[in-house]
Amino acid sequence: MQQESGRRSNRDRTEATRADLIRAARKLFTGKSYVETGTPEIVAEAGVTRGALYHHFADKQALFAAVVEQEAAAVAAEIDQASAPSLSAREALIAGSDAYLKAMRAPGRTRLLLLDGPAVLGRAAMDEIDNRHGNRSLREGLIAAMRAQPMTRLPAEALTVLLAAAFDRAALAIEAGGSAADYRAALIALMDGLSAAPLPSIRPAPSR
Amino acid sequence: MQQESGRRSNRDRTEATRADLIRAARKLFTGKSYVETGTPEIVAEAGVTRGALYHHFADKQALFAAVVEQEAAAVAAEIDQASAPSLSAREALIAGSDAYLKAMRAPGRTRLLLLDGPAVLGRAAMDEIDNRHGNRSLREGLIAAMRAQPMTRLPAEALTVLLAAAFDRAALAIEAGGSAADYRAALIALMDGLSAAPLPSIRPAPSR
DNA sequence: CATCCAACATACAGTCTGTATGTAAGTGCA
DNA sequence: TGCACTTACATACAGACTGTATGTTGGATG
Repeated sequence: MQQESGRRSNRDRTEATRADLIRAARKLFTGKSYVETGTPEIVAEAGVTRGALYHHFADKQALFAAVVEQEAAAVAAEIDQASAPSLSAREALIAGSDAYLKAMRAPGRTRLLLLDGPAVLGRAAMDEIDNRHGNRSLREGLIAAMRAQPMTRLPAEALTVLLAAAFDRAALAIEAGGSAADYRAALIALMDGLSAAPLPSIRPAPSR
Repeated sequence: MQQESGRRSNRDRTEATRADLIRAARKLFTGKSYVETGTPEIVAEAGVTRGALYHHFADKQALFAAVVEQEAAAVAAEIDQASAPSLSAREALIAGSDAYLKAMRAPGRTRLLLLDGPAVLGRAAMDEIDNRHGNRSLREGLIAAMRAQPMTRLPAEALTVLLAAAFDRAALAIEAGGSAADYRAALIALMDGLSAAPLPSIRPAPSR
């Protein structure tokens, strides 16, 4: 067995230090913004030195990316956990919406995932993270709901992206004090509209 | 008449210097990100010193806010200019959408207004700016379209906010290489769905 | 024309990021 | 088991940046 004090394997040390750093960074990044949080503060909170930080992460941005990654995974996990398999496509979408909005109420999450994340890592990187963890259930749910309807010949990928953006903005608005019921109703109306409307013909857009 | 060299009134000096700073900052903020752009670089580009900057603006963030403000106004102006008054509500909305997406193709605008803006100034400040310049035509158009339909009893404000978010994301996606036609179709589908669907009854959400 | 104030320029203090260097502890191999 | 090598840090340093304080010049003003 292991001695409880010294005598830790290198792998264990790495894992523990990285976890400490991410935990400390998460706490601070959710309290203040990314720019307002300095690495000296982070390492103080984590109980290590800046040397450890720059040994495990390429730079401050990489540490931030790790925090975002973990947080996105946490949100996805909460949503998956809330999904009951026995629902209709529409019910499942609504359940997923509620789970998402609830998950985003965790303090600081909107700043981390919706404000600083895109600005610091870029939209492309955030899209990649979103597509890896979350958004999967939303896209699948949408496609299922649309497939249930006969005539909707619409770009599913674009619709998914736009609806995800609406979800994000709803989370921000609710956190800012907006009516959760209103935003919920608006989101559902947007989704319902997709599978119901017999669309009028659309002329192509002017190219530029 | 004015001598072309010296002999400028104080008001003129202020106006010119502020304009130079905003112009230089805009150029750099759209090229790199807010954090990557330093005030020494900005004042060099503007041909003044940092003293002038901090005389006219409280801090770097205030200068950024001025740039965002001006850019939002420019976008709104482009949209207003493109709107023909003789269209139906739906046609007007589509024309506005096209004008918005076209306006957002100006290089760096998405970063300025959609990425760095919210992160640096906060969502609340960006909402205030959006509501002052742009978004007005979108909200009015939406309300008009919804009023044309009898039974849509939906929170107009929330719907406007969510649709605006979808527009923003569409602009980002298109800039990232997404199909403009797809996103245009998806946006129109979202809007059309609102005024067409006889909504199924919705149960209230669990409070938390 | 003398005073005052706005519009800057210059100098400085503090902080931050990233890197380079040093050290102790773990790991692999003969 | 002992030794070479590498990993996991800590410390020290260089450069840059932000905001402020101070100085200076040229309009405005009575």
